[in-house]
Amino acid sequence: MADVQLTNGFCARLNNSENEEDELYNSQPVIQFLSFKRVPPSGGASTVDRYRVIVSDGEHFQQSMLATQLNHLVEEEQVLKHSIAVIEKFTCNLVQGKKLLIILAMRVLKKEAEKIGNPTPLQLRGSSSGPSVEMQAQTPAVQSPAPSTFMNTPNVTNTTAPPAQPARQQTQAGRGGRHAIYPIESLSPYQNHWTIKARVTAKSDIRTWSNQRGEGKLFNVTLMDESGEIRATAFNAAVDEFYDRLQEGKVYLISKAKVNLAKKKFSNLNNEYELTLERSTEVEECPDATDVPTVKFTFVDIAGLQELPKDAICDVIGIVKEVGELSTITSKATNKEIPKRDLTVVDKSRFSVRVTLWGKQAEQYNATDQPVVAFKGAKVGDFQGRSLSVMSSSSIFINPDIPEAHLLRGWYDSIGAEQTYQSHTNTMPSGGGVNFDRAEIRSLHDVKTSDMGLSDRVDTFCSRATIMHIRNENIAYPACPTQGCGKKVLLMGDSWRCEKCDKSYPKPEYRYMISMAVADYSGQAWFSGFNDVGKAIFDISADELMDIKERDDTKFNQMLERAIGSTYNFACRARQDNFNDQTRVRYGISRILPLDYREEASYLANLLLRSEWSR
DNA sequence: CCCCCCCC
Repeated sequence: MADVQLTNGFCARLNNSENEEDELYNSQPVIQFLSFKRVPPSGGASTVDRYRVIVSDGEHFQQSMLATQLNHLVEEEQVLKHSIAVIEKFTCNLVQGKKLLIILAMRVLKKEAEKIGNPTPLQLRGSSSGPSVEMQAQTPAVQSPAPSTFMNTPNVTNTTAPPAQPARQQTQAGRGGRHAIYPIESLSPYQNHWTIKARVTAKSDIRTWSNQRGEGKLFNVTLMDESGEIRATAFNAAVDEFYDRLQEGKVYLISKAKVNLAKKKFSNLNNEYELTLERSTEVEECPDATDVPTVKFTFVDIAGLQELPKDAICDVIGIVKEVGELSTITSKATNKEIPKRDLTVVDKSRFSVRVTLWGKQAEQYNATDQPVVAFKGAKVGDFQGRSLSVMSSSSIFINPDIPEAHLLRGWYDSIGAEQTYQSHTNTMPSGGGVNFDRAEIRSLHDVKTSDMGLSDRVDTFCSRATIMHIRNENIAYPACPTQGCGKKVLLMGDSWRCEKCDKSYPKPEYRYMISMAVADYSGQAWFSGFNDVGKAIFDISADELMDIKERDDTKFNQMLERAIGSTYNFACRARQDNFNDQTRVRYGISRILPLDYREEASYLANLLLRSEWSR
């Protein structure tokens, strides 16, 4: 390869230019990498490790950060110490008075090279002889305050420096021209003068709120480019400004929006930040943009929904077999009436699922001819086994022009229309349809002192509790051995009769009917459970346990003893029971899960991380 | 500044 020239003077220009020069920022300097250091997110905004690097222009060296989309170059060893690269896109942050080069895009010109020249640290204009911009490998002596931990602060002692200002502010505003397009992935609160070119992939209804802090209205859009996605929100006056202008599917140049930390627990998008559209935000449509990707789907088939946890976000494509009427429900939380419409959607997996549309999407849905429909970002629910809810951040595509849709259309029109489809109602474990959600674990004391299960409601809750006692009478009952029946059978002469099946059998199949006392830190309660619960506790069938009971009562009692002291996660249903003029609430187990300590620990670790984020 | 996605 021909020798490459470093862009001498680049570091000096970057650091010494009083007014920012657009030519500098539009240039593509050639530099040499002197070192790479992987730095952790250090408890602030980011969750991704970054690379702190030193670059040289042959004369001076300069501390820099790689934008995370370039991490892979280091990790795949496409760039090494002393590699020479052209920086195709960069920006600059002022961190505690020091310029920090942010490399947004680069191309390696020469991967293996010798160190060129003897670069020295820059002597900064106006700075005392003290700290240089030389980056120390050790932990910074001065940590910048919370949000600035976006990157590790270099080792500087000048703590009286003015707050960080975007480096490019002056000229960009002055010129009034368009800036370079920045990838969404590179947006951060430390860099104000960007423009993104992004497609609106989802747009919510206008929503109003009213709480102790005030009231107002807002809407959200999801913006996407090739680098990633970000959510943008407009409030009040900005709603009037942008609600009609921003249309789903279209591409816009957007600048001068505010970049805030996203609160992770409220967002499914893979972005640390979100945008607030203000009245001064600039939005310009790009009518013919073809360089911004359209929505990409990762479809899961409808049968596969049972593998996903409740609240998972997924993409589904299917045929709308049935369209429900537009109806309204009254939200328990807000007492508001909310329009809704249920669709029954089927696919080649021969499963059907109920998909609920809300608000405007429910009102505006009008396709009655069994179209192909694709959902991006639908939420998995557990109603009747599995259900889907279309969120305001989801998008609906009727007859999208994608291969999956054409295949599905052809299949449905030829054979699919005549098939039968299975619902998830009977396919989920333990039937009852209550899933265990550790975020919803309630203490037994809390459960018993709440109004759960009262006034003929069936309420569900989760509990993590330890078995204290298992009642040994009626631990199992003789049941009909026919698959899926499970009704109690009666001994008639020498055979067992099932009323439901209208059949007699030589032998019953015993099924568990467990009643047990459980306790957690707050108190104790009686839980009851059926066959799955007994099998989970004893690890043998009820037939086998009854056999032991008959032959060896001591061993049977030992087996009961052995189950004491085990802790499980339970999903339960609380239901009122009227018995001898007495009202009490009974707790039925719909799922029982052994503790997985690795998972529990990882859950707790994530909780800590989340509370860190939402501070 | 919202953070709800509801109901059965």
